[in-house]
Amino acid sequence: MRIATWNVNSVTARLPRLVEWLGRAGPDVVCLQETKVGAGEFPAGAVAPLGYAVAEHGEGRWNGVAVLSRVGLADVSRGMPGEPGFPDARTVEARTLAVTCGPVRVRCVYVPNGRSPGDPHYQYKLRWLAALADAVAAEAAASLPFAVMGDFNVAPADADVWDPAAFEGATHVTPAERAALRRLQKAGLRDLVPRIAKGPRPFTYWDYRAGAFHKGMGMRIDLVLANAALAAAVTDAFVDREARKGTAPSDHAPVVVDLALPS
DNA sequence: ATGCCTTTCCCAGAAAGA
Repeated sequence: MRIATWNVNSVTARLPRLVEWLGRAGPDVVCLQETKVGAGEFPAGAVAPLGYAVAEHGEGRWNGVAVLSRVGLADVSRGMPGEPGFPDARTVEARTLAVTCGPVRVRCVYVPNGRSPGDPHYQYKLRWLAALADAVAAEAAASLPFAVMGDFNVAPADADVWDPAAFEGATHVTPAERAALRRLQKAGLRDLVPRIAKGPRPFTYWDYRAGAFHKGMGMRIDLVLANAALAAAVTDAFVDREARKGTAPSDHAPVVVDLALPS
């Protein structure tokens, strides 16, 4: 079976590209981030003809996550235990949901951006990642194949950005963010690094401006973190760069993982 | 890249993204 994650930067704006990509790539399970539609507003009717059921967690203008599956949807869990909000606990955002799809369980995540290391949003990001580590510990230890996948807004290593010098003083590369990511992985989750397609690293995000995509100025911030049962079944992992080309693309490309599991 | 694009709110420009 084939699973994937893609930050679409508005499912409304990206719907033609999403439908085209579903038809071309044929994933069985897709985690989407930044859907930017409210609860119940996901265009499920546009993906139903392709065989996909939708579990969505949305709030409106910002954020929003969804899981599309054509191999079943069960045990939908929106949000996570102990999830912090921004600016405070009264305003928890739509950033994660977990779903069981046939033989696998996936947790779709859209980690807070952090804005800048001195910003309250950065502390929120670290708190959110800490809560995520606690929330997935039990699922990661299970015998059921499980993955936390989505837009982590953290580049795991310096090699995961096009120019480390350009990120001095910026978020996504700080030691605290990377430590939070490592703590999450300590639950037994392995970073399924996609194979190289072009350039030195399998980047997943490129800024819209200044031709960043064509200049190779990217980052690897969209990750699939898999438990042992899922990692053992991986036959391929790659970035679908075609989805970043052409008319009106998202600024992220999908990460696709193939598994030797019955779908 | 100190947001040079894009999307949302909704019709003007601010907020947010990474």
